[in-house]
Amino acid sequence: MGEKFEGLSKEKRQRIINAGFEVFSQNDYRRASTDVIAARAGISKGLLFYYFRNKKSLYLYLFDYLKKMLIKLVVDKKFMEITDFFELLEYSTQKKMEIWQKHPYLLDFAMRTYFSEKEEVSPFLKKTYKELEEVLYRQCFSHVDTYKFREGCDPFHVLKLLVWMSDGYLREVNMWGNGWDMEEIKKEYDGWIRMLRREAYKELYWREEDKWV
Amino acid sequence: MGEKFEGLSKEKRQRIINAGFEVFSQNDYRRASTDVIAARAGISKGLLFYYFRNKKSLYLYLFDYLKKMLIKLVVDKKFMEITDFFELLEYSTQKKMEIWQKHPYLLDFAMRTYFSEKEEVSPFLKKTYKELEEVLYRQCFSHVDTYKFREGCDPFHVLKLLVWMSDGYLREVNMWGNGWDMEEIKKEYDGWIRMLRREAYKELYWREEDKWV
DNA sequence: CAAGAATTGACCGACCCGGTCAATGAATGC
DNA sequence: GCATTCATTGACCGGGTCGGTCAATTCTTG
Repeated sequence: MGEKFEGLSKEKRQRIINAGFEVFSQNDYRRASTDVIAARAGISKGLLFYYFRNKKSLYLYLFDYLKKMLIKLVVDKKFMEITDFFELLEYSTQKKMEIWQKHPYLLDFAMRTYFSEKEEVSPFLKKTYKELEEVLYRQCFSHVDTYKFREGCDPFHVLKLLVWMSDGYLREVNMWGNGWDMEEIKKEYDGWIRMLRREAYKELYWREEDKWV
Repeated sequence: MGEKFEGLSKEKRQRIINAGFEVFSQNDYRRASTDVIAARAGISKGLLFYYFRNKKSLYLYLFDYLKKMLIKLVVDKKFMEITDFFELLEYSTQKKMEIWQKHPYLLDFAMRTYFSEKEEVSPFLKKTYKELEEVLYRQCFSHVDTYKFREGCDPFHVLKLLVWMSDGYLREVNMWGNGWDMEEIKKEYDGWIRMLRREAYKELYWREEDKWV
């Protein structure tokens, strides 16, 4: 927000941002304490409030940062060129995975913002997500080959199912997190996607490699 | 826990239990205040602590109550007689739906217990759920016709996917909850199940009504 | 060295909440 | 009708948390 913060060295700014993501990813809004954030960032609390007007503005800054980062990294040129629904999906999933692996706290942070409830900031988050989703969906479906879908199969429903699936998936992994085993996870996930493709697309548009189970 | 509480009239006991479910379903453990619970139940706080040693014991009482209720209502005689995986699934889903509709707070409460984190009671809940899941899964798969599944299709994986799916589903409904529209939801859900059945079972065991999309 | 900017962390006040307890009321037994 | 026990109340306490402040200190720079 303030010019103070933007004027910082990249390293320091990044340290503070990461600290914020870390603490806000491990606690909900109210319980994420500014004391801890400052400590994690290696600065005093006073300084933190020297950069940000208050807790809320820090939080919103981080949320905005996340949003921009995701959009920048996921919706790139290649993204806009893909016209096959499932390829697009695969591409964005892979991109997202890369991000999560590079920034471990980001996933949790994002999920918390998404599922935030009864917090001072919740209404705002909810509104933003609803808008964001609509825009993204519209953008996706505007340049995607919807004609490949079977009669009576709504691409929107398919997407929803997918979101639910990956959601539960992530939760599962997060919860009992037995050290990821990314290979295994990716394989299983891909299997389900393949199934969905066969189910949703007209047979004409199946890929060769999907014909066996 | 105490005999005091058990000696109460059914009506009063139920009032307190419901108040507990309500408040614990709307707030996480720490933020669910005993003041509010007592107020909702129409009794004084002192009395609440007259019945329950402390907050924790009240909470665990409710959790146990939920557990018993679910088991009693879902795993009945008919449940034990169904040997088809998907029929079993449908039956338990339907039963659960009935419960959620009758006791609106129960679903949220259950979900909170399931996803509880960083609370005093979380370790206990986690442990209990892990045990419970194992027992349930074993019991399910012990009397289910696993031979109907395709070669290389793990019933366990299918079940997992289903759990993820319904999870995301419920969240979606809960979150944007535009007044349920149960009919629509059930229809869509059933559609996915049908797809899964075709996918998981050998063709031999498909049902007539599933052959079209 | 002086003026301003950056930085510190002790401190404040507000809020929340579990649990207690002296006091009151209701019920029961004699 | 009195005494004893049980049920019930709600004001109160103490402990904890946490956002935000500010006087004091250190650092930077011209």
